[in-house]
Amino acid sequence: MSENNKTTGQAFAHFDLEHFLPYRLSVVSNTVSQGIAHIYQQDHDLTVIEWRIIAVLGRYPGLTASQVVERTVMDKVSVSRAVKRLLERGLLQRRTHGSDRRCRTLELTNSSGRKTFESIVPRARKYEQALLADFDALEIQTLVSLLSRLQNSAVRLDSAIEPENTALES
Amino acid sequence: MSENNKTTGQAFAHFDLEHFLPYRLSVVSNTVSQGIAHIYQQDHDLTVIEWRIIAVLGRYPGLTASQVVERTVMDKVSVSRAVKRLLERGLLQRRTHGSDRRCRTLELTNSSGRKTFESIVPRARKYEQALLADFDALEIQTLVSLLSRLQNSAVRLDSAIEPENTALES
DNA sequence: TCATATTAGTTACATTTGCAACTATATTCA
DNA sequence: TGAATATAGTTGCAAATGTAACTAATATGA
Repeated sequence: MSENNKTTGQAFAHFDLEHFLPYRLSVVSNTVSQGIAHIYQQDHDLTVIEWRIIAVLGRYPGLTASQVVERTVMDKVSVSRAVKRLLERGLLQRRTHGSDRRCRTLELTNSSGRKTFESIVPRARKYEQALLADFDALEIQTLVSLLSRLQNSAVRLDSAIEPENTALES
Repeated sequence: MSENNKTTGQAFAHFDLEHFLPYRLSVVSNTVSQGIAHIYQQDHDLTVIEWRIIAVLGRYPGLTASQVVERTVMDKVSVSRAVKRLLERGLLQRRTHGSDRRCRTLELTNSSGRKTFESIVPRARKYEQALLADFDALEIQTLVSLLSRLQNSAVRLDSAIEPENTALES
């Protein structure tokens, strides 16, 4: 009502970052990531990317690096470097499999690899439960469904702008 | 049903990254960010942080750097560096205001600063509209409300783990 | 009033990252 | 065949980032 705020009368002036969906989404996502990051950073000295690689290989052993890239929407360079580190640390093992010697399948080592996976997973689950503690089943379902539609919509828009290329980060 | 997949029978083996909410959230957020990034990167050579600073100062001129940090949940070093760059490029101006000579207020320059803001905002809005094109009003409201509850929940959890400290990135 | 603590903001340094260019293998089709 | 193209994965280098340590100004309180 009063004129003593400093915003102008133009339409764009009322643009409010705090109500801008991409911004909100990013803040929520960062806050949540921050939270689980503790679980794998503190106790296992893993980066997000390393954790994701372990998670996906825990569920689907024997993927190649590029299959991991596909599944996780991460950058292939990041994955390459993370895999290297995980191999060095003995959490992963790699073998040249079929006739194509370019492709090398990855899996968790029985020792540290799987142990790490099995140590993190229950805690990640617990975090997720705590996060959703006061959401009922329907709300969770709604959230997931809305996010998934949002994802489709975003992918459609992005590919409209930038036809080739993909790969997101972190 | 069949036993020919490589997952074990243990509970943690069924952990599926793709269904893990923090992961989903991060992927959606990155995809969306990717989309708007074009708007300010391509045509205005701005980083996310620079754009956010412009956005928030477009709406609330005269904030200090630390007020910007508070509002945007960004790291103060990142903000300091971004502000420096924006000053150099003539998009921002800064003045020592009151008696406290530590605090310097920031605002968009009338020339490039505001012009940039006014150029990006309508396109950001348009992107957001396109993103939500097939969501009805109720769905959008639901999404926003769920995200906001998620944010509260995440903040509560994070502060339980790590009492001091804050500041997220990107 | 002056030593101590706080706050705003910056700088330095080591690490991480992103992009492009690379190696090595495999495929295609003339 | 074998030249051109594609794919898997790695590496080099420049730029971005995070942490901690810093300067400068202010506030506190014995």
